[in-house]
Amino acid sequence: MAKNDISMAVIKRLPRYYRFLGEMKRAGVQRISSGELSKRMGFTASQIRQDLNCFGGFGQQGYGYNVAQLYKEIGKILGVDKKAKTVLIGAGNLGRAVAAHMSFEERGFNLIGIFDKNEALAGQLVRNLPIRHIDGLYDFCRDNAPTVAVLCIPGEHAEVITDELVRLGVKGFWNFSHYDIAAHHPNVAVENVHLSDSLMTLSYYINNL
Amino acid sequence: MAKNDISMAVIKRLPRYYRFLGEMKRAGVQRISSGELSKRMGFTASQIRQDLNCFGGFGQQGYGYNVAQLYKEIGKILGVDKKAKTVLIGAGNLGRAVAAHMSFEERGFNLIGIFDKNEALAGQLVRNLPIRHIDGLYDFCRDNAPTVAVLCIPGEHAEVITDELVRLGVKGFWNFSHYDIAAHHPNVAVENVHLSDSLMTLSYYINNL
DNA sequence: TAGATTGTTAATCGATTAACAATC
DNA sequence: TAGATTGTTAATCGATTAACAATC
Repeated sequence: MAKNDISMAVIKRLPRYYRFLGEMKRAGVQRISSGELSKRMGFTASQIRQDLNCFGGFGQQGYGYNVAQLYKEIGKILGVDKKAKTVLIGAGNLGRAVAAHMSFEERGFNLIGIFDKNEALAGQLVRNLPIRHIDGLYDFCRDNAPTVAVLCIPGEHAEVITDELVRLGVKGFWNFSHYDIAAHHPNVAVENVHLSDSLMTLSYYINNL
Repeated sequence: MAKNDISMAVIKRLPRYYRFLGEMKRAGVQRISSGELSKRMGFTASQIRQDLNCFGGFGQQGYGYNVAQLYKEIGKILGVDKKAKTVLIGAGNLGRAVAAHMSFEERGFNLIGIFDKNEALAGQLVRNLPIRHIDGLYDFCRDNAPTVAVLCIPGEHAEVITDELVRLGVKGFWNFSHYDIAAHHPNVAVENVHLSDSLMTLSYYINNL
């Protein structure tokens, strides 16, 4: 697991490769060339070969790539076979939707606890997990040692919760809040989902078509 | 609204500027220099000046930028003062959360209709809008002429719906599905939100810390 | 005026694309 | 073997950073 020097641009494209290869595999495609992949995915063939070669020579000259093998390799690189113990904080509309909707298990995560500060939600089941009151977070983490947290809470509450989670050993955050975790905890992995930023970007596009 | 040549990298940063300036304005900050903004936002001062200058000289030498004015200007560039009529397709967990949770009005949109193929949901209120059966989409669009659609449906159903919406005059899509709208409709604005890709990116990060 | 800070040009850096020798 | 297609190096392109003259 040495820290490696793959560029962020490449990493962000990996899930897309994984997705397309999965579709092809399910459709029964056995082999694919970078040229054919290029047509389907909208990246240049050159970029595809360059990207895949960051991780090793998965292809074969004169033949192309074996779909099933490449799919498996990229899955391994992404760590989708892992089972990182994960807690979700904030069971409002968004938190419940994320908990119920995402295939955590297929992507390297195991959701083991859902927390909210609202007493009224306590006990309600989401994806077969009871919503727990946030006061129980400390004990739960001490007992279960989750390494990942999904943050579906308003930015105002994120600082306190994040500090505590990091203290309790959480190493990765899927952050739906506007709190800048990376700025405060430089040694932690953070992936931000800023839905409102995305929506404003769309606003720009439609007003500049 | 001439098509202009601002790079995508700059556009994607605008919502972040808007967010930080909004916070500062609310906190009573009147003026800010690119150097000070740099510290707060984590972009270089040089990049900030370069970015803002794409849209005109908002600053003043020796002084910096007026927070309230800059906030307003960026809002105008992003079109947050618009009221693009918007329909949301797919009222499952994710669709309902997006409908209930997002501040469409503060970002240039006006959500006017929610649709789902599930008869059982029909009539249920989300954000004071009744969920309508998808069969009523054609008539609704003919009568109300929405220009934006939020797609919260599985990829398998997206092609048919998207084709119809484009025919009915929809010009922008906020796309939560894995269907590649842009590839099929090149003249339409598309902003993709691929939550599962984002989650897999996090998986990569935590496994390569 | 002197100090500060922008607007803008030039230099650097990184990412994408093109080309082609290696090889299956 | 001949044809195809990769792996990889070199060329191009674009984005970021640095520098500084303009100017408030």
